Amino acid sequence: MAGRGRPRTFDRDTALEQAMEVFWTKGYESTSISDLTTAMNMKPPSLYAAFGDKEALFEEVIRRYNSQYGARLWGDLERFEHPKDATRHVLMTTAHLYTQDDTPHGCMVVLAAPQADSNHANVNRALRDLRRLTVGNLKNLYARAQHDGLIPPAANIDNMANYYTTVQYGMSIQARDGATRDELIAVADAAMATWPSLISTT
Amino acid sequence: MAGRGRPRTFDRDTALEQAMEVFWTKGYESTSISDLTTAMNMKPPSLYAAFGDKEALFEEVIRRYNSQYGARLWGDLERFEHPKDATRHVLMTTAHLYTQDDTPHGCMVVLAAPQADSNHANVNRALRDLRRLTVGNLKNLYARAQHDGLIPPAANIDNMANYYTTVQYGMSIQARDGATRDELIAVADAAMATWPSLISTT
DNA sequence: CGATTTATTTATCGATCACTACATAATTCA
DNA sequence: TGAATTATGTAGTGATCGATAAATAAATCG
Repeated sequence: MAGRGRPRTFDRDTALEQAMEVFWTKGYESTSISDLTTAMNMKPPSLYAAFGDKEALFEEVIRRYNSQYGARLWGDLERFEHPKDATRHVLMTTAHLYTQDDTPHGCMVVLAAPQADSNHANVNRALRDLRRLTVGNLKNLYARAQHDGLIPPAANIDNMANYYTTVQYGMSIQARDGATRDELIAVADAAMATWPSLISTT
Repeated sequence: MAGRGRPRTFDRDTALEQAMEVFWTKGYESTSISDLTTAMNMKPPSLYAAFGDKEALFEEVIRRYNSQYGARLWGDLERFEHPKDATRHVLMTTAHLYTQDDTPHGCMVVLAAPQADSNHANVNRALRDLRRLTVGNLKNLYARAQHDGLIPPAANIDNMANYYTTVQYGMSIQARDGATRDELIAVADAAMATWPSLISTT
């Protein structure tokens, strides 16, 4: 299992975790290779040998981010019988995750590079595609529920998914601006109060 | 009125408008002086003489942005008798403004530099303070309405303001990701449907 | 007119950017 | 052990960053 040449002096997962924290706090563009090598405790050649260039490292970071935090949000929604409970779980978990003390506040996918066009279009596009997955998750959830009769046929499930996604996106900005966990929970509660009117004809 | 020396060859307001479009599209950091001088059709020394450095130019741009677009949102809310109508006006105007074809989509104050900490902390802070003004506007609106008896004393107006602000923030991300005007209007409608439950005890 | 003032153009500045050539160190394989 | 392989540290690369010095151009003032 151990390779042939000189072994690494750092743990790859730990280094990725350290890189994630920097990207999450400063965003993609404001994070320099120097910031990264400092946080990851290695010199540039080691970083490039292990992760490719800055963009490849970032892509690996967001893959890791998604499997770590996305899973907390979307991983076990099928255990909820009703889509309303699943949606509440998503929003409440969001309020919790976005205000954790041991990570930067807000969602990295929303905050790291929201520019329409920058000098790093690949990164902007990758993050946008990840965000669209979020809406897709909700639409799938609601489509299944509608098929199962838990949401009336007349309900506009696209609007529902767009609405809850919008609230979740907004919570990222709020969290970054210093909103407390309780404040985000209150926002989530308010959003959930809309449910009855959403599932009636729109 | 005309000064003493050689007159400017550009219109200051036009140049600011051109700078705004670049900052709005690419964000603060990704916008280079070179991007700006190209868009503003001038050489660096002219830019620096007329506007100071990049940060001062950006600050002037967001002041202009705020007086142009902020006014459309918050300028004449007193013409609405009921705070619910004022809130609907804000969200509907937001849906309209964020999807205009002759400007970048979404709000520059939300999208230009949402990093928690970057190499331009002044800019991050200035934008965050502007965003907090938004919540403040809503809180003032609701406080007056509560005093006038249009919102029950038991209602939690801080939660209300946080909630509608969150929806508006989220609409910026949605607009940037390609949401249509109709989709944002549907989101605004959904958010307004929450009103009755918000003004009952929370 | 000449003196003064301000703006524009040209041609940069030092700093930092992402990234790498090169020599050396540490491991495995034969 | 020596050859091969991989990682690390030193010391840079050219490009671009934000910002500017110096010369020139265009206006007003006396």
